[in-house]
Amino acid sequence: MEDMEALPVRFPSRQHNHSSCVNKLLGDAEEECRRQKLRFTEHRRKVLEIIASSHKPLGAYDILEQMNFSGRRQAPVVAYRALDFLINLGLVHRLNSLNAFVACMAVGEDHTAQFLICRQCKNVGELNSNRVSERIEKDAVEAGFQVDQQLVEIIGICYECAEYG
Amino acid sequence: MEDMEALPVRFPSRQHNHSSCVNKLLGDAEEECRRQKLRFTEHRRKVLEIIASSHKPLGAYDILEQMNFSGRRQAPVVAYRALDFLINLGLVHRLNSLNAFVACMAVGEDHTAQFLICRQCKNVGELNSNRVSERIEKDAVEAGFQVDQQLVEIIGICYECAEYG
DNA sequence: CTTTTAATGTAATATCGTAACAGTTTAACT
DNA sequence: AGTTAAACTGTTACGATATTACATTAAAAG
Repeated sequence: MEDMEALPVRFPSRQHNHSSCVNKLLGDAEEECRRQKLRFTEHRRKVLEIIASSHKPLGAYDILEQMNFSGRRQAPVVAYRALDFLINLGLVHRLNSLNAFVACMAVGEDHTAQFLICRQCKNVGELNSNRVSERIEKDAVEAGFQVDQQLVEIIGICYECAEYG
Repeated sequence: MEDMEALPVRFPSRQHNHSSCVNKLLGDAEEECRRQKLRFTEHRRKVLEIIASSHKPLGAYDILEQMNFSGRRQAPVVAYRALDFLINLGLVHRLNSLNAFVACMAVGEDHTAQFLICRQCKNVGELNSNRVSERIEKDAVEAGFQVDQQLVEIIGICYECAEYG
C-alpha cells in the first residue's frame, strides 16, 4: 500500500525571490533561540543571512568572504563556529558531497530531508519524503543496523534545467 | 505491495577474513580491466589491495602511507589518480561524510548501494536495497527531478556493536 | 617504427577544517 | 551591585584533503 499524502518538496524556481526566505528564516531563528534560550549573535545572524540569500550551496570560505563587514577578513573558525550552531539548530544543512552549506527550507516542521542537487544550475532543493526515510530505516533495521542519522544526496537535473536548458 | 525478495546486505563481521576479499576483488578487477581494455597498473593494484584489506574506510593519505613500497613517499596525486580510476570502475566507493574510501562488496552485480557506517567500530557495510533506490528515484521524479546519482550514507550502530558493545 | 594516447613523476598550491588559548561578554546567583 | 560561571570572540597557527600544471615515460594503434 502506497502512502498517498502529498510529497513535500522545495526546489527554488528561477523566479524565486530570496528576500522573503531570508526574512522568514531569520524570524524562525530568532524565535527558536528565544525558546531554547540560545544566543542569536551577530556572527550567527550574518552567516544565516548569507546562506539564506543563496539557493546555491556555499562553501565555508565563500561565506567568510561575505563576512568582512568590519573591513577586515575573519578567521575561518568564525564561520565554522556559526555554521555548527546553525546546523545543530536545524537551520542549515551541510551537503557532504560538496563540502557546502544550504539553508533549511522546512524549519520547524520536524522533517526528514533528502537533497536534490542540480548539476547544471547548481541549485539545491530539499525533498522531505518520509517514505524515503522510512524505507531506509526499515531496510537498515532488517539488515541489523540501528540508524541514527541518514544522509541522502541526489544528484541530477532539476525541472527547470530539463525544461529550459 | 512489498517487495519480498531477500535484502542484500554485507556488513563485515568481526570474524571476517580479509584475505579472501582481497583476492576476489583483485581477480574481479583484472577481469574487468581485460574486458574493458583498461590497464590495471601497479599503483591501481596496490591501492585496491590496500583498500580491500580494510573494512574501515581509509583516507587518501592513509592509503598513501601504505604505498611507499619503493622506500620513498608518493605524492598525494598518485593515490587520487588510482582512486578515481577504481571508483569509475565501481571497485571502490567514496564515503562523502568521511572523506574516505571503501572497497565495493558487490562487484559485478549491477547493484545500487547505501552505506552503513558504524560510528562505534567504524566498519562500513553495504546495503544493496533496490527498494531504497527505487523509492528515492520515484519520489525525486515525482518532485520533477531527474536522478543521475544517489548518495546514501546511514550512520548508526552495527549489529555486533549493539550486541557485544 | 612512428604516432597517438595513456600513465607517471614531481613540485607547487588550492581548499577545507580544527586546536589551542587568551580575552571578553552575558547570564545567573548571591 | 558584585561575583562567579558559562558562553562567545579574537587570533595564531596548523592539520587534513585535494587539485593544477607540466615535463617525462610507457603502451597501444596505425
